[in-house]
Amino acid sequence: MAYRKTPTEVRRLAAARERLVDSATAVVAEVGWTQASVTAVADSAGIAAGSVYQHFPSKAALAVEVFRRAAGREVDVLGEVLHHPDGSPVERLARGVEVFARRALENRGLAYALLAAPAEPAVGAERLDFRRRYRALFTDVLHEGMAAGLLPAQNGEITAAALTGAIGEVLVDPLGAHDENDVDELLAELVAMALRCAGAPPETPPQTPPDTPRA
Amino acid sequence: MAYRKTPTEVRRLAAARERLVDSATAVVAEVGWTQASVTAVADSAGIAAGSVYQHFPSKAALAVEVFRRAAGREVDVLGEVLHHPDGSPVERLARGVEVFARRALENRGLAYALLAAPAEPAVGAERLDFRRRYRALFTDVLHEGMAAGLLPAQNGEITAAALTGAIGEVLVDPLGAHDENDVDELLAELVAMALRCAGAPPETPPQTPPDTPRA
DNA sequence: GTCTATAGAAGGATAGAC
DNA sequence: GTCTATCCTTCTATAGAC
Repeated sequence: MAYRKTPTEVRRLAAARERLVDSATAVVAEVGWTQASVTAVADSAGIAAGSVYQHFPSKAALAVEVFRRAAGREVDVLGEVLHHPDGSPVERLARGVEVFARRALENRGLAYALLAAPAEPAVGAERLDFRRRYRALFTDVLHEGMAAGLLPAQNGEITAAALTGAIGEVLVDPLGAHDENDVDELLAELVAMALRCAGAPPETPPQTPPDTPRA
Repeated sequence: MAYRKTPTEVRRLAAARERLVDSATAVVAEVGWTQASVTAVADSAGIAAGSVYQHFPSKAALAVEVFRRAAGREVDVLGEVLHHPDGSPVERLARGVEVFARRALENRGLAYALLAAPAEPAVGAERLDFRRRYRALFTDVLHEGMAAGLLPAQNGEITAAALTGAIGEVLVDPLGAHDENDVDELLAELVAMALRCAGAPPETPPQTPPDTPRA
């Protein structure tokens, strides 16, 4: 090691840290927070257990970083779908819910860890913070939908919180189950529930003739 | 003490344990899980810190007991309201949501601890278990509503999970805020959201004249 | 006299203050 | 970086019930 870190050293350290976070994420996705011991994570990253503490002051700090990275990706994806320039607010809401749920079901272990798995209080605090971000994203789209006359008058923040909680809770059981029975049906039901929750009329109303071609 | 515990002793011990659980519940409601130290709880119960371990093998076990008692009361109350002999399934659902939320808002500290506050993994596992019970209660009422033709066809278990998650998440922020601004409006919005989520038509449709006095 | 719940202090670990 | 304070837990002596 050098007295003053060279750019090469800095990059090498950052890369090692990245590998550590990635490995820890993989371990958490596979065995959950409680089973993800420091030694298991270090083994997965190919370093000694003690070396973990060169990059993070505690196991909890590493867990928080793992959570932030993974949850941040989902917030980004959901934000992009919800704020996409094309489509009505209601269409974007439906698509956002579907994309979020599909991604969760494609990486069940990680999604379960992020959404529901019992974890130390530091991770729990992070969970609360990220749920706030999901609520903010939904709030925007709901307000757009109300402004466009597509959604009935409602308290957007309350419905946004409801959607956040509802989607997470609906996914808990399917994420726990290891068999993928009827993912498409689940997604359809979930999206339908979300649209009902927001007050969007059913897409194909049986009684009313579709005289308005552009909903 | 005696070779064999007398009934008096057994009762005295059970009472001491009850006092401990009650005191711990009060402390948790006031300062949260993380700040509820063994010494603080023991002081509140009027016993020494070490004596806690005569009743519970660990702090986590006491925390789990506190959670079970408090959450169990709410499950019981919700179950009674949802399964009440009077009223349509939709009316009972609305009333259940309102009662649940009102009780939470009347004991904010405890409700926050039960619903959202970061806690040790043992309590987190208990949370998952109790959410399953809430879902089961809602599932029954939703199926009743569908059978009675009051709710559209839907996957009852998914909507029940959605309601469970939605109600909890909506309450998180109001429970954290210490000022009680517009509890009635919050309750009205929450109930309206829950009914939308279940697919119940709005209670006072603007077009249709209210020719049916008893809904 | 014997046994056990309790109180109080000590132990080991950890987090925060300086 | 060190040091203190506090945390959970264990241990020991006491006191009270049989």
